[in-house]
Amino acid sequence: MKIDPNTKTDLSAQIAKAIRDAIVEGRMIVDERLPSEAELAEQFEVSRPTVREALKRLAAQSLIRTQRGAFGGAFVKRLSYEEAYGQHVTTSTLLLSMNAVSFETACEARYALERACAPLACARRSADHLATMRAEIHRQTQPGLSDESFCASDVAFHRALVDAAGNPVLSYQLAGAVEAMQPLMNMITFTARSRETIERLHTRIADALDTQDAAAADTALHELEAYTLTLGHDVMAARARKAT
Amino acid sequence: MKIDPNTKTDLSAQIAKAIRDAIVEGRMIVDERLPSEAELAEQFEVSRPTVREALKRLAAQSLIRTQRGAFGGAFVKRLSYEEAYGQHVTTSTLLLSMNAVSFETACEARYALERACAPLACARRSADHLATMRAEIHRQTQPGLSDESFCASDVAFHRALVDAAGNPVLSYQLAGAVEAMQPLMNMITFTARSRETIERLHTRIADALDTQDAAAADTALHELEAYTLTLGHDVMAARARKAT
DNA sequence: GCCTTTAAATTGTCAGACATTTAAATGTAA
DNA sequence: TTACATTTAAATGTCTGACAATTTAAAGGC
Repeated sequence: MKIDPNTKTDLSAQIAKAIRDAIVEGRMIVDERLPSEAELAEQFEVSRPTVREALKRLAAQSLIRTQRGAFGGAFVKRLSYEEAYGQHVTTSTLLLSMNAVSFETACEARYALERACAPLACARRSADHLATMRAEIHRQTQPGLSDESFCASDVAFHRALVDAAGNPVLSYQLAGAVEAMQPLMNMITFTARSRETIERLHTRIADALDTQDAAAADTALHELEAYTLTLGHDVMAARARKAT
Repeated sequence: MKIDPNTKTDLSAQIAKAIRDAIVEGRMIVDERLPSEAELAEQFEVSRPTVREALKRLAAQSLIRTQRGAFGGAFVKRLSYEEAYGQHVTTSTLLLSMNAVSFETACEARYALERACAPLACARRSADHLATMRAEIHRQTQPGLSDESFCASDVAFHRALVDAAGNPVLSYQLAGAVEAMQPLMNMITFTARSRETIERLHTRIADALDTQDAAAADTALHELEAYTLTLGHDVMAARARKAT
């Protein structure tokens, strides 16, 4: 491990990259201990604060964990689904909010991904998943539910649908799309009437999973996408009217 | 902004979280300038190195960028698709390699997601996308191509398929799944015979997009998934034999 | 043999200093 | 007045040295 002396980029960024590459390329394995900060400083010929900044960068990406005390230090960390999931949601949310992604684009992506899960979910759904979906549907019919709570329940319902596919990689990938959409969905004011329509479609989806009818699930998801789009357009139109 | 004095977690992690929350919740907008390191140190009542470690954590997540010189400082950064994509690929790759995800699970997720794009890709594919796909197919027929190069071309082909759907959110989400699979795919030794089969299936997919036949694309992707699975199983079986 | 104490190693934090970079402000000349 | 060169101030980047907090292993006492 050697670092370049005088480029444009930060030394801490270079050091972080060197270590990150070692981990990603498998030259360092999970739970392997990195040299101490003092040793790294010596190896890279920089000071300890610089090494520390590099290590914090890696810690922010959940690539290492640190432990204090004798025989402590920095260790290569096993990336868990939970952490990867959290990072993915954060990144996706920011990406949508900072880049003016249209409601249509986000909606289309979300439902395309959910339809990808539907056949697998029909084949593998457990009683547990079905119960979760029914419970969320029931919650959505409660009067006096705030728009935010309704959206949260909606996310929970769709997460159950995704998880029912029984593929953790799929769950991880899709969680970002579904959860990152929530702020966009929260813009919508759900009238009693639209809630009823959504609840009916949710019920059809749950029924399709129950009877393992992939085609019916696909159709219901298409209709739900179309209905969500019209709701979104109504909100936009209402805002445009108010603006004039 | 105030920070807790004596919890278990690092001060720099707490500070990073406070600022990250401010960004994610929209209390700070893109290109807004953060207070200087000295000012942040004063506000949070910590030293400047601690603040710097916090800022490096945020920089590692592409949430801020820093600029030296007068009127420089840390600014909220607009998260680009490219950066989000890079982070997503890194995270996904590590998640797969560190958690012993089975070849079957990864394969299933990948093709389920690609099938989700297929109908959109059929509707919207441009001449450019088709040309890219044909070019990669041609490359895959070159004799003497290494397994690694063949895999890289395969990834390029599938990326073109995903991009053809014309939905950046979808491209971003799927890139992680497709690209993170590459190390797993690189394990496979592609015989001349298997390359020929894959090329035939790729051609069918390209043809389906060309004629905008979504059903044909779906079928071809299903067959390609099944064939990839058998190739993977052959490799596993060969290894098992060698191990005895 | 078990418990307590001690010592050592390592990260977490701080203070202060200097180097480097950048843009605005200022000054100067055409 | 405008264009260009110089100065200056603000900010990050880096270093040195130190001390605090934490944790484990080893030493020592019973």
